[in-house]
Amino acid sequence: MSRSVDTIWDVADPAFPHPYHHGDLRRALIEAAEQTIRESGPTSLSLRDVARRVGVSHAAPAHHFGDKTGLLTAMAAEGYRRMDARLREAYARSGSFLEVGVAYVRFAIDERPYFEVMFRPDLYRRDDPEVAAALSKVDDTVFGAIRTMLGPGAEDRVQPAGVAAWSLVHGLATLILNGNLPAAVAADSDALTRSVGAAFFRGARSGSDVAPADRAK
Amino acid sequence: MSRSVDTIWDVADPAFPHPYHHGDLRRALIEAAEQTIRESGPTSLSLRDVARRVGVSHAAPAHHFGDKTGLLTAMAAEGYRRMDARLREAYARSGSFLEVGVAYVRFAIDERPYFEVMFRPDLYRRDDPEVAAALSKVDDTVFGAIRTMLGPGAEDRVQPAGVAAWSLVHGLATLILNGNLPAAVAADSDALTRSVGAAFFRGARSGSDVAPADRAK
DNA sequence: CTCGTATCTTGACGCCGTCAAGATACGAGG
DNA sequence: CCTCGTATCTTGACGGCGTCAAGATACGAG
Repeated sequence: MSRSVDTIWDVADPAFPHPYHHGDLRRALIEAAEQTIRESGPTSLSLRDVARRVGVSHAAPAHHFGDKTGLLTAMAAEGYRRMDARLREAYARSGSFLEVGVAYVRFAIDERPYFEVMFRPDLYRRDDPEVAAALSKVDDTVFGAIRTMLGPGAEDRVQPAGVAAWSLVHGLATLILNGNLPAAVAADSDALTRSVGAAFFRGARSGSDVAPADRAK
Repeated sequence: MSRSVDTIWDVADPAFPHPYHHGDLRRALIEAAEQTIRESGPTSLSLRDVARRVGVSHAAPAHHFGDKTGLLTAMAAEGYRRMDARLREAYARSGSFLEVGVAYVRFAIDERPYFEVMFRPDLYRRDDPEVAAALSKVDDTVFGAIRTMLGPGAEDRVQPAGVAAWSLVHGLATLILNGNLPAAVAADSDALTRSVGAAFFRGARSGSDVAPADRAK
């Protein structure tokens, strides 16, 4: 939230010993973890390595996060907040539910470290209040968009449609991240999501996707 | 494939010391790993724990699999073989591509340990020949079914339809496994897959899903 | 029966997460 | 300005982990 102090201590430099108090160690640790995960996945994440990158002792992270799970829980919460911001922005910009799906896949790719943690529940505490709060905001965003798309009097179709749409974009995102799709296909992920999504929406409801033009409806 | 020797040495019993040669240690290790992963996920899998369960020394697995990655690579290959058998059976039984999707989700749930390893490429060696062979057989099965469903003269739609269908069922499977869906919704996974899939197929092609009746076409 | 070899064990190494105890520095209250 | 409580970080230790090297054991071809 606040400005980062990392402009001063962004890299561990043995020649310039750090002050005893880092300044914003908590944030620095999360950013270092993000970087590490981006390089080699969340499985091989090591608290000692993260501490080393930031230039603090191996036990420093424990004070802020309790344990490894705590660090990843903080990352998951931050990830859900970022995802919500992305989806909200996409919907506000386009008024199209399909574009929310495109933003979902984009988020998975751009913010891969967060996405990978968020959907690996064995890595963090899902009942953490910060996680739960951020998660429910995402829920509000998505289901709000679905309700608007389906229009009034279709409340019974909201949940099935939500599950189906979520499955589609989530599956696409994970298949892309896992390298299961041919490189040529996965390259243009936005176009891929739109084509896959458009085919789906044709079936999910009768009528075309909500275009910016008919938002006023 | 062959009968298991585990009927003799299925549990590590300190009172009955094992013979120096286990008999079919390789298979026993994989089965123990499957059990461990079913209990607590693939991340926390430990070679030493697996060895302990089978009743051999901590370094015994290395001889058969090289390292931890080797064990998981063997599991991934076995997983793809089992998946192919399941999908093939479902298609042969029903003649419906939708039912292949249902079988996909069922496999993810029933054979969860294998599924989780298969789609976590950082855990194993995807270029392993056994893995590649099993994977391409799954490809043949799925795309064969898609081609039949779409009928002749629709070759250009095969790949997009395949990506979309795969995304849908894969996303649904992972969301169920990760506990992202309300328990009530996820409970009847077969019905859920059929409802989600039916909505999708309505859009993916004009016409109804391929029923057993028109297989002869 | 012998011996090469596949199989498994033993012991060691460094890295890991975690805990307990100590060192350091910030900042509120005098 | 000084003091001191407390938040922050360090140091050291412990057991568990994956992996490697060297040794023990048993199968089976000849």
